Amino acid sequence: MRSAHDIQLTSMVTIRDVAKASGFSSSTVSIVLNDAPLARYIPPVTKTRIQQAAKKLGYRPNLFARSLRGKRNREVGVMVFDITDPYCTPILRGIQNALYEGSYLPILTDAQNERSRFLRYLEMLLDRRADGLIILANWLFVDINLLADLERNGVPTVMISRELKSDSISSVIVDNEAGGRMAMEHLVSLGHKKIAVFRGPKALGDSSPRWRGMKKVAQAGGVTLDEKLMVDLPDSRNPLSGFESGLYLTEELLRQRKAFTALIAFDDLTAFGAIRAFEKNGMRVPADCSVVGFDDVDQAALYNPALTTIRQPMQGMGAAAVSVLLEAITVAQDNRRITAVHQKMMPELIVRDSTRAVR
Amino acid sequence: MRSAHDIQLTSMVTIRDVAKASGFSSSTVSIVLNDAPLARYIPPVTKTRIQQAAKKLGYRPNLFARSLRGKRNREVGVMVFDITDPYCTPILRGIQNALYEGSYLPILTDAQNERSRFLRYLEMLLDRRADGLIILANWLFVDINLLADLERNGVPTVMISRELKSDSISSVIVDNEAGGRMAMEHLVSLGHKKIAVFRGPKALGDSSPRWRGMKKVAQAGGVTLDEKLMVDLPDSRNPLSGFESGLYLTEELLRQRKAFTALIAFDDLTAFGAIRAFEKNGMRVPADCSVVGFDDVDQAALYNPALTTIRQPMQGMGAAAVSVLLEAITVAQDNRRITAVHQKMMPELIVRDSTRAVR
DNA sequence: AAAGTTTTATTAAATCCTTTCAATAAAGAC
DNA sequence: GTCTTTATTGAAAGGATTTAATAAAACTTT
Repeated sequence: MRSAHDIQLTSMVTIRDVAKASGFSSSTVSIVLNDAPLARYIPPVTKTRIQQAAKKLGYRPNLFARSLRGKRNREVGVMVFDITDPYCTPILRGIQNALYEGSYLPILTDAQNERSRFLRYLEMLLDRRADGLIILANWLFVDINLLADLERNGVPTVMISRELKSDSISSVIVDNEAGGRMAMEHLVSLGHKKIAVFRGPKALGDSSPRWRGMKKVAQAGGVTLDEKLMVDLPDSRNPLSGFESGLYLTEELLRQRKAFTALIAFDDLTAFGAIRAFEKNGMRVPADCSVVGFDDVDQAALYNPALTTIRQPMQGMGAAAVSVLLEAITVAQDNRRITAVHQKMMPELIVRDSTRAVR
Repeated sequence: MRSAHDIQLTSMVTIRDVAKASGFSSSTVSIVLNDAPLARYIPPVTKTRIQQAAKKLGYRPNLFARSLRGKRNREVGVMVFDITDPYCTPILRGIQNALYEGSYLPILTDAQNERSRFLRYLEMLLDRRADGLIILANWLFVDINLLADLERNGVPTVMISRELKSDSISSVIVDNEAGGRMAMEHLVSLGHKKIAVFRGPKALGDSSPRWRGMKKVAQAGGVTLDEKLMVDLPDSRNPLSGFESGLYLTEELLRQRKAFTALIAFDDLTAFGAIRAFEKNGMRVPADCSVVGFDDVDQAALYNPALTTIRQPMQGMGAAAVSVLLEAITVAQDNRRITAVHQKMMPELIVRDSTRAVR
């Protein structure tokens, strides 16, 4: 009680208290403490006296008052469609970390793949005058109307992991085509000729460029891809369904008795599902079939066997999104026109234990 | 440009605009729109007229101004020690979800296991007058000074996953002893007699109750635990190190050539490491050794083999923390004294494919 | 029916705390 | 004795909530 009360008091220290304690007006205090332009006229003696008073009283400016007056908030809305998706975590880490450097704080919202939640959160964030928005559009969510809603509000916005051509909303994505190439190159270089591919859901923007990359490499390497071994994942908005799909589709493939020595899964979860299917059917990975994933989620390295995969630089993507956003925020603050930036980052092949040379 | 400008304007709608449009004073508007006590004297006609005006203009109250005047913010600080820890994700989901119901927004901070970051974030959150704090003390972080820092600030606070006896900070934890019992009971019921145990790090509060639970059950079941098969995990603040430790310690154990048919790992990550070690040494799980984890992180069900484990009700814990917190917040708002609540939740045995009856 | 009370309906003004513009005053330069 | 430069501050936002006050209407009371 005592201590809580004390804090109540100390935390109530206002700029006027500092003014009184230092013997200057609150204007001067504000100018000094913020190092405003006018501070150049204020002699060092005054400055130190004010600073000391502020320190002694434990003065902490009231951010509501500040934000009310000025226009900035130092909060950024981070909107995730599904926090359960392991793909999110490293990106969040990257965002967090980069925001920390800029003394920004993230407000995290998890739409749980529900459009209505997303909109509600968007509303709440706009009410709070978040300085900017980062949207992590993992897995499906290609609702064009949402984009319009976002463009309308005029708040600096960056979208991660969804290709955009908007000129008001920026984007950061991985180079999917390059990723597709890498996966196929790896298998071809190991001598695989009969390769199965789980392509992504048609509705998902990532799917076709990855597939394009694979096709090109296969062609160049003289490998013909058997259409019977190419499968499209169903559309679904549950990220863990990747596992289920991988499991199911692999068993389907095995049932067809069409021989293949390697499989490129759309993402790591799908790859896990595929591996599970092989094990269930008495086959071993990589002995009987090589498997390549995509993303390199944290589990990939821990999986049994450790998964060969195409790494998305997730932390880097988070950080990149933040730097694009902060730039846009300063531009917006100056009332200059913001021009969207679209950044494409390079993936990387990570070779682990789920692939090996064909016998 | 046009549309952004439009929004700029619409978002600038102030309570005075509504007052003017409706023909009443801003006081009345405020009273009506907030359904304040005085609203009881205001006739329905007036109310609807004001509400309609507000709606037509698209009035959204400025939350800075509101928070400046009133004292509440509707933001809660969620402090995680390591967002990379898969244990966090479901808890975050639970927190998110429960906050959403109460129209609160979480500010997420990730201390990355660094004390200095934690303190910096704490400062930032207090500056922002967060209404409350939820701290997710996963893995190690038993720094008693931090606790003092937290108690001092007088903001309602709930800690998840760290046992506390504080009477100002509430806590939500899993019943570790029950969990330990469940794990051991399961193995004993499968006929295992030679059981290895990876106990948690000594410094971690979870470790000893789990161990206590196991011991009790072993004794009651007539199983003698060989001290040579009991291992303490090293202290470390890297969550993924659980995997490394599990891998390393299992190999050590195998090298000793002390026979055992089952292993209880401290947590799921450790269990994954153990399974990897077995595979590396040509043993299969569960054929050659059963493995039980703890936590039931999302990956556990996807692992190869799917992991038998003790589930912590993580979403539930997150939700429980929120409800304790919101209660504390209202109490604090009324200037009543907050009394800490300490909640212990029941874990659950989840049987999957990593355990089987001893031959 | 007049006077006094209570209830209903509305609002002016104070407050929350900062930041910043415009103004003032003193000192220094020309 | 004017013109700058330096040093400081009063006052005006910024947008909401709430208290105290006012005014009108609705009841009581005698």
